[in-house]
Parts: sequence; structure tokens; C-alpha cells
Amino acid sequence: MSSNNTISHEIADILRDEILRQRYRSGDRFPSERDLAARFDASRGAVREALSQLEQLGLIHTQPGGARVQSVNSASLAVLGPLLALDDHPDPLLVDQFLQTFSVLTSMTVKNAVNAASPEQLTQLKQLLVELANHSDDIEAMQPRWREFLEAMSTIADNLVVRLIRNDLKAQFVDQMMKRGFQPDLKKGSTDRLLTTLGVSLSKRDGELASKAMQNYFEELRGTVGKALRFNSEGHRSEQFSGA
Amino acid sequence: MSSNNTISHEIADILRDEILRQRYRSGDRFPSERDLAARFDASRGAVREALSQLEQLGLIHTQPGGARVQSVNSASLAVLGPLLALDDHPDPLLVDQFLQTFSVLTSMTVKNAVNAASPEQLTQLKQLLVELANHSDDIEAMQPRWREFLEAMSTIADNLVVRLIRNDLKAQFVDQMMKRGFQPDLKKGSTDRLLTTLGVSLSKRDGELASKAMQNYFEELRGTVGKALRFNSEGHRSEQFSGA
DNA sequence: CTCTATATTTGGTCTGACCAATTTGGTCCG
DNA sequence: CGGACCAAATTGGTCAGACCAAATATAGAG
Repeated sequence: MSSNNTISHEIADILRDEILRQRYRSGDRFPSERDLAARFDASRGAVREALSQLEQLGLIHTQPGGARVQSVNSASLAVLGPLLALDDHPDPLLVDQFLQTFSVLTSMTVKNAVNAASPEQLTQLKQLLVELANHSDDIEAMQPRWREFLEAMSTIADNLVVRLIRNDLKAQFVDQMMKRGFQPDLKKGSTDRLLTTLGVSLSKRDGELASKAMQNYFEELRGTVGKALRFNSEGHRSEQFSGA
Repeated sequence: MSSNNTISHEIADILRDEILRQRYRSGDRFPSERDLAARFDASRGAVREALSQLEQLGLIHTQPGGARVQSVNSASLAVLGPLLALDDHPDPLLVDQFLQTFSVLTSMTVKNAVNAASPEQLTQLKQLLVELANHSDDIEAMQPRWREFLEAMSTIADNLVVRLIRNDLKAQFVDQMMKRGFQPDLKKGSTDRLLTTLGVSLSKRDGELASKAMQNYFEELRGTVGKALRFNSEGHRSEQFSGA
């Protein structure tokens, strides 16, 4: 997935997945660079660059004398994508957790955006809403417009922290779902209701209302997505990530 | 700060800060590895490992032919810490954004934890609350107990996504604040009220109530922290991060 | 069995080299 | 003069072999 078709990235991807699959226990010694170089038939330099990436992900900790594997719980957010991509069917629990998290962050963004938007930005948002409503029949066509709408919201809200988080989450999750051709089969009514309420909230400049609408929408989304995932996933992972 | 006293980490730190200080514009060519090696009087291998880290942070994008600088807006969450540590006085706006984000995530965690806790976990939480109340006079002493309490909540809520986010945020922010010896000068009444309400919510198993209490607390915290920061910060940054 | 001194392993760095893709610069043609 | 095209220089990606210092493992002494 994130492989840049360079050897070092390939090695990093493989080792990352091995760690995420709990092939090494937390605290275990990691194979030496020379061993890994031999295993992948690569130079030590390439292996070192791969390990450098793993360290940045918080998956290993290197020290003179040897590297050690760290707990997934203490890893960086950037492992989320690979974690979801491990199996053919994403872990329903993890997906639900993602949606819930994405929900509160998006709701917060929407609230702040509606409250802080300038008059011009308000009309821009309304314009985007109209665009969305015009395509409310074609989910395919709505996708990029949703993206644009949320991007505008994000820009207006101007919260760099949330923006960075959503960067990671979106890049690692939404794209994952897209790639799998996953289509949340939401009732058209829900979407229409959301669009209407968002329009009202824009007119009234009621951030709270917009936030609530967004939350409700995500709530329904969680329901349908959860149902869909549990349906077409027989062999689902259920590993335990415990302890700090 | 995050320097592992290795040359490659040092180089990465320096270059990271230069990018975060907008010394290169987004899209600019980044100096070649050979130039950087000459500049830092290091080997190309060390420079490459540094660049590997920067790429993982989403700050640069390397390709045969040359590396290019990327927008801070599209960077990884892991740049937050360094971003806050750039100046002597942290950017009040950024701090506020952080607190707001941390607030919604923590509220969500608390809500889920209270709703999902087992009887034993409930008593454990109550026990921790009593601990906190017993030390409500000494902020220093409360710190580790707060940490323990929130850690317990996090474990009970068992949302890996939030956990990963909070990992990054906490590691990069809370520790920053601690290092600066920053003490949020909250009125004792606020803390006491929070503790009381949390206790009630535990007894009633009312996650919503706990969540609201947490939100209110953070709201007050944002106010006082904002005031304190604006007070002792004359030369504050106010750069613009615009565009995607 | 414990503790210490030695040998080995391991990460961190350097040098120098080669390849392939990109970029750059100049040349030629319209 | 301007645009298309080609060759040379630049740049990232990789490899091999070497050295050092810190950490670990091992053997020996008590």
C-alpha cells in the first residue's frame, strides 16, 4: 500500500506487518540489522532505513546493543492504516472505533466552522451544500463533493491539531475503504435530512445544531457499516491489545 | 528534545525545525543529500536516515531526481510536539486548539468508559477518585493520579484509535508543558466540582453526565490557560497555515 | 553459585562506488 | 524568436567493506 517501490520501504512494510501481527512479543529483541540484511538479501543501509521508519512509527526502539519491539498501544497513529489493512476484512471493532472518533472530531470541526465562518465563506458552504443536494442520488458523485465540503469546513475551522489528526485518519482509513470498494449503504433519507439540517444551521449560524446533525449522521453510519462488516466477515481478528 | 544523541537524529531535528519555521516554501526543492552531507559534515548514509524520518513525518517527499518540501497541513500528527517547541513561548492559539481537541477525545473516552465499565472496574475508578479528592490541595500530587485515572478510563473504554491519538498528543504536548513547568492555575472549586460530578456519574452509570462534566472542566481550563499564555508571551508567532 | 574480566555481537557512522530516473542545459529546427 | 528534442550533469537508491563504541554474552576466578 504505502510502498514506494523502493527496497527499504518494502522491507519496512513487511517488518511492520509482522510486528502488527504480533509475531514478536512486546519487549522482544528484534533481529539484528545484519541478519535482516541477509534475510532480505539487501544491504545493511537499506535495512537501516527501514528500521528508521519503524522507529518513527513507535514500533521498535533501537539502541546500541540491539533493537527491541514496543507495544502497539504505544505506537504512533500512523500504524492505524496498516493495522486495518492486515486482513482481507477489516476488524469491525476497529472500524467502529474509527468512525466514533472521526465523528466527534468532525462534529467539532463543523461546529467551529459554522460559528466562525465569514459571510463569504457561508455562501461558499451553502453553494457546496446545493451541489451535494443536486447529486444526492449518485453516491459516487457525492464522494468528491463531500470531500470538498469537509475540506472547506476544515479550512474555516482552522484547527491545525484536528487537521493533522484527520490527515492521518483519512489517509489511512478512508482511502482504505475506497480501495476495497466499500459502499456504506445508507438510506437516502438520512443523507437528505443531514443536508437539510446543515443548510438550516448555516442560515441560523447555529454551530451546535450542525454538530448534532453530523453526530446523528455518523451514528447511523456506524450502525449500517457495522452491520455490513459483520455480515461479510467470517474470519475476523479479535486480538487483545492490553497493558500500556 | 527527541534527539537520540545520534547524528542522524540531530540532523533530522534541525531540518525538521527549519521546515516547520517555513524556511522552505511548500513545493520547494529540498537540498540534495550530498549537499546536506557536506553541510553537516556527515556521511550520506546518516543524512539519508534523517530524510527518511522527515518523510515519515510527511514533511518532505523524496523521488529520484530530488526531494520536495510538503505543506505542514499535510504532515503527520507527530509534528505537533516540535511545532509547539519551536519557540520559548508556545503559540496560544495552537495550545487552545490542542486543549479543545483533547477535550472532545477525553470526554468521549470518559463517556464510553463509564458506560462500559464492569462492577470491579467501577469500584477501581471510585477508588482512584477518592485518591484524587484526598490530594485536591496539592496540584503536584494530583498530577500522577490524574494520569492514572485517565489511563484507567482509556483502558476501560478500549478504543485503540483514540488511544493512539492520545499517545501522540500526550507525548508531544503534556510533556512539553511539564518540561516548561507550566501550571494551569485552576480554581480549586472547579476541580472539586468535577470530582464530585464524576463520582455521581459513576454511581449512576451515567456516561453522558461524566462526559459533560469533563467538557465543562476543559472549558474552564482553556480559559485560564489562554489567559496565562497571553500574559507571559510578548513575541508570539502568528504564521498562517493555509491551503491543502 | 556469584561476580568479574574478556570476547563477541550490535548499532552508528564513514568512504567510495554504481545504477537508473530525473532534471538541466544547450542545440537544432520551424 | 519560440518550441521541441537530445545529451550531460544531478540526484536518489543501493551496495560493499570497514571501523568504533556501547551493550551483551561468555568464560573464568573466587
